[in-house]
Amino acid sequence: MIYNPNKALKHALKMENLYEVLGLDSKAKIKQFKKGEILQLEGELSSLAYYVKKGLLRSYTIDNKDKEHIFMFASEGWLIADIESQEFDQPAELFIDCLEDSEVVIFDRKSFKIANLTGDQLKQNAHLLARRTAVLQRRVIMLMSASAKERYNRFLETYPELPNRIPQRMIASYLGITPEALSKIRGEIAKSK
Amino acid sequence: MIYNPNKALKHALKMENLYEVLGLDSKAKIKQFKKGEILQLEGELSSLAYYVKKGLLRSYTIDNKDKEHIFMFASEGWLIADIESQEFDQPAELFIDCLEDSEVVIFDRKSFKIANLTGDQLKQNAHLLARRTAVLQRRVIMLMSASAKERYNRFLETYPELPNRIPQRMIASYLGITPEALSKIRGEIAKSK
DNA sequence: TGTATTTCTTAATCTAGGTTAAGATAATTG
DNA sequence: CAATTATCTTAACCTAGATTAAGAAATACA
Repeated sequence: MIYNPNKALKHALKMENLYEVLGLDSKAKIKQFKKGEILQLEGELSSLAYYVKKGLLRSYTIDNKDKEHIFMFASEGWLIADIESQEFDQPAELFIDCLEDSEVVIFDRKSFKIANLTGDQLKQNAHLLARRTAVLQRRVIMLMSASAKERYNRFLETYPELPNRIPQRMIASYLGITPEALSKIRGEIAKSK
Repeated sequence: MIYNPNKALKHALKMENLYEVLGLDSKAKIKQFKKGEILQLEGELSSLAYYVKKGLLRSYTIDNKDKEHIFMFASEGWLIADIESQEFDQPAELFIDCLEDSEVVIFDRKSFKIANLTGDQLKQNAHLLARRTAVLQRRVIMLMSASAKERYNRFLETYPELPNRIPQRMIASYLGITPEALSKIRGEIAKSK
């Protein structure tokens, strides 16, 4: 079997059945949000997590120079939450808002009873967290060792649909570079073809 | 209650009881390693995880320019594994080796039966993974938004004991900068006091 | 204990990507 | 659909950190 990182990644992350895996039904609330609506403000104390049924969310920080840094995008089938703050019972460090009109399942990680899940659900749950860890491992290694152009190419391979749904400056923000730098990189890539 | 990130982080990560949380006993092997021994080579297919009873391990990649990038350190009470590769059933991307003579509990993540754990163990397990995610979230945000000096200061706050146990060039590698850059930063900090 | 090897520092030079600025496209909104 | 607002591009200039090099200090080793 030939190893294809992108296929593996996509397969692993596109969990259509996550809704069931989490055992969500009665307690979870489904809510509609408009593009631009903010689900979570930095500084808030919250233990909520958001499962995206439809649409697109993102989480981001704003640094001391008022610069926005996108931590992640969450499209259909993804889960988004400020794990760091929640795990350490701290006020949120991330904003979470909508990049498209979205349908979101909201549930409370605190009242989430692991003991109530079936063995299979538990295993899938563990995989879910492990997969998030895996994605972050890759991201850290890329940030430490790869150029902006390499990171951009990997982004395109890993999330080929996203560029159609978000402005380029947000890709730049996710990659950790400025919109100008990304524009230059795209110019270079276009020229070299 | 005043929020103290370092205290919170230390408390959360220093899991002396992890050994029990994982339900390790009969199946897990305890092994001794000498400083410099390699537990895992890049390219190997492995589903092993390593729990550090005593000593110090690290994981790292080598990029296409032969440059080493340390992904993490694991001292007493920590768990280390190449989650990304294991989760996607790929050959290891990380080397794992010993920075000190170490005593390590080795267990296989694949044969790890989640269903056999107690409810409490499960919950702690979930927290364990969530905490790893939290640490990586912080690391990504720091890499995207903070200067090398800021990242170094945060490192010292978060892991105050590590600088006594590892050469500076490894701190630099972990921070994503060169040893020369770290040396310069330390010079500046020393001067400004 | 002396020699070799690794580590750390300092300094000169280089470069990827940041900053600033201004014009060109494209998308929203009244 | 006109006008405002956001996005993207290009280019000149700047800076944090990389690279290269060489010496000093510390460690390991024979």
